[in-house]
Amino acid sequence: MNYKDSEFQAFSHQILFWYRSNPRDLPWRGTQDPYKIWLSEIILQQTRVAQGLPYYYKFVNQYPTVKDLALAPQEEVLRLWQGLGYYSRARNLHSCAIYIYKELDGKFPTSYEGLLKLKGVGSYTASAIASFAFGEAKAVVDGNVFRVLARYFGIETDIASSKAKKEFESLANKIIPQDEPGEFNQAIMDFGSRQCVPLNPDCESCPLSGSCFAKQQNMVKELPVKINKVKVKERNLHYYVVKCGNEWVWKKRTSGDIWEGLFDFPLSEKEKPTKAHPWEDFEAEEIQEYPKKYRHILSHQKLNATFSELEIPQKNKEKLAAWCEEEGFLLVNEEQIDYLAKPKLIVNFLTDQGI
DNA sequence: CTCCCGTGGT
DNA sequence: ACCACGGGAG
Repeated sequence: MNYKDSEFQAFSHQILFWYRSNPRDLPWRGTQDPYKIWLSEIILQQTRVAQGLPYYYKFVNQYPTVKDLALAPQEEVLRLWQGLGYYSRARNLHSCAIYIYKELDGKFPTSYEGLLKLKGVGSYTASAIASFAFGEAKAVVDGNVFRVLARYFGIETDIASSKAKKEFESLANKIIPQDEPGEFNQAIMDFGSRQCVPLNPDCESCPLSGSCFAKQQNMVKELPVKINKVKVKERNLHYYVVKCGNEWVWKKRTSGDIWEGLFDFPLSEKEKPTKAHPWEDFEAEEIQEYPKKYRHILSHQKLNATFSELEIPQKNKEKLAAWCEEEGFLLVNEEQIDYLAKPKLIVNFLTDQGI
């Protein structure tokens, strides 16, 4: 890569020029409130804008300030996050809010370095907040920026590697205009999401195509280079939907697996034998095994789930309640089910049951 | 099916 | 340096 400062400047200028006619209209644009910016950025991590938008509205309405979020119960925050995935984001969001409210007098850190100390805030998010809210000249490097820079400057480093992160951050920080870093950060990300899109970008309409390495070298399809080496684990889950009158048996998922903090049912997994569930002790009657198989795909796991329904006679309710208490299960009234934060797979199952 | 996407733990 | 972590769109 051999570019002069003047060529970097020309690039930045063109990106900013493009942005003036093509900005995305996002609800947090124009605000300087670090809380709202932080909220939107955490929601948008690994998430498309269209998918994240309704969650952003739900969160700002329910928690207009960091104090409101800090005072909310974690279960409520997770329930509001339900369906968005990567649930550690919601847990970190909530614990950060508590930290900021209690330890920082409700005030956000005002520098990149300070922001970086917040759980769930890495270099991308710290740069975004620092530049949008405080005008600090730190360049954001998200998927859009990787793509735009790799194509325009012809960088062939595998963007999944840790080397690439340093290389692209260093380049982006060299390019970013010191006098309007926030504007430039928004501009390059919008350019990536609307013009320099991942598949089949319309280079003919792109004002930067004349000086774009990928376009000139016919390498638009090859850049950025991304070597994917995620191996997908297949898992077979069998859920027991155990009912006793109006009460269902639920399990709050613990750490060390997917969906931490969310609720699902007692589970038996072939490859990972769990303790046998003593439904016989409660004279459970198997009502049915649902014929439908639920296939749920995560980035790193393929889940095949089946469900069976068990009914426990009311007379054994006390005994069941005691067992649940001991084993970390919960008895939840049918009306309360909606309030539990559940993985999409469980929501899909319940929807099929008309719940 | 394939692709997209930031952070944290180790 | 590497891998775990969800869900949606094409």
